[in-house]
Amino acid sequence: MKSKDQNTEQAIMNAAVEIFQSKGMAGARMQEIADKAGINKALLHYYFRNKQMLFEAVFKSALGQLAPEISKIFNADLSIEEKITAFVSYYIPFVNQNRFLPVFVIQELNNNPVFAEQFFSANALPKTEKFRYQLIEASKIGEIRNVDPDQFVLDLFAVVVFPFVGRPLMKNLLQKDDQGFDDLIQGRIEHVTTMLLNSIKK
Amino acid sequence: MKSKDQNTEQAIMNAAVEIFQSKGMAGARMQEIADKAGINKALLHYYFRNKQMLFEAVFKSALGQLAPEISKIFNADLSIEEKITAFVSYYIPFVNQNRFLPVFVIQELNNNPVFAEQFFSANALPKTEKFRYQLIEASKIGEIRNVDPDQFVLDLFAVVVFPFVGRPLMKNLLQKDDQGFDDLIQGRIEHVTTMLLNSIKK
DNA sequence: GTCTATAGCCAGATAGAC
DNA sequence: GTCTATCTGGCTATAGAC
Repeated sequence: MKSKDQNTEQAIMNAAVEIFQSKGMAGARMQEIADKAGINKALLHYYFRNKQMLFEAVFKSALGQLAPEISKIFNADLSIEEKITAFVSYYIPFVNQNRFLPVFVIQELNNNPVFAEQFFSANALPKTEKFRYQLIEASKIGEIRNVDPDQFVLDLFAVVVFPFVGRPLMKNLLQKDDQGFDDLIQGRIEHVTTMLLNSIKK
Repeated sequence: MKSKDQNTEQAIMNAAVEIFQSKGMAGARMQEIADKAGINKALLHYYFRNKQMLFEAVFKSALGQLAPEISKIFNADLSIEEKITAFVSYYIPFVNQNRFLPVFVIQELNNNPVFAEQFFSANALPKTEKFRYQLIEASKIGEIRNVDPDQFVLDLFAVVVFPFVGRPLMKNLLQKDDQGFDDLIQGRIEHVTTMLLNSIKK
């Protein structure tokens, strides 16, 4: 009774994720996605109508993977230190397993400002106010250094995400080979946790 | 006696920078560049032969703007603290004036790994060893906390560059409008300097 | 649901006049 | 050096058979 084959649809999505995430919307080719999925172009259009819709499905699924855990961590009933630790230890390995994901998201948001605007008015990102509120309260009572919570959240995402986004550049700047850079990533959870906690410690 | 008109060449470069940096190599259109430069497609090819070569000229000029000052700062005869301060105060305003530059560089390096490889074997990035060596020495004599210099350089670039690269995402996550995010950028030099110095202070 | 074949368009590149 | 006109290939998308 089903009008779409679940396996085919899944194969298409997997292929599309791979191609779109490594080449971007503009650089991706429907033919290449079809090849990777083991089908032909016509079937691709049968399932997703056109390139834009396939792209949006991939993009939405990409952000859908990133968002829920952010939300869970920042809104949990945890201390500041616990949240920082949880965020860093969860996200660094996750992004390490999905290396193209953050570049893809960032690239498309920057290249298609109109799409970005529409997307965010339809799909809200997780809220981080609770965590930022905790930071304000803690600095009020002198538990941590006086710090702008918005700046600190920026720092948090920066030190976690940037090494993956800027990998080709930083690999070269630090004169590492792939193995050497992977080693650096391995040590990053501990380094980043320590450095973030130190930066707000009194 | 000249075979190329300097003004035309400059007009093309300016237009190409703008289009390539905002849409990327794959998304850019030669027609759009020609229009913006006030000429036609044929002349574009007369000056730069093909799209790839025009792109490479733009890319090289982009990295050429970023590299020299990094080199100057990190190899200067300055203390660790002075280098951090100089780097942050120079680069945040610079990138703020050239917002598309880092996304463009990062995006193209990630989307074209082969090109990236070739590019870096022909054009070396600035060296940061002197700075990293200073960090090692300073932690040996107990002047600063024990810190992996590679990790610290990663942090340095992360906190400086990421807010521009991840702007559309972070703007949304922090629930800012454009003005609010610009204000955050304004306060960033001071915040980042303090936070980096704190993170290595004993 | 899946395929082959092809329409139709658009973009990069060139020919050739001025 | 700059233009108009055009070729050529490639890519999205659809028509239509099975």
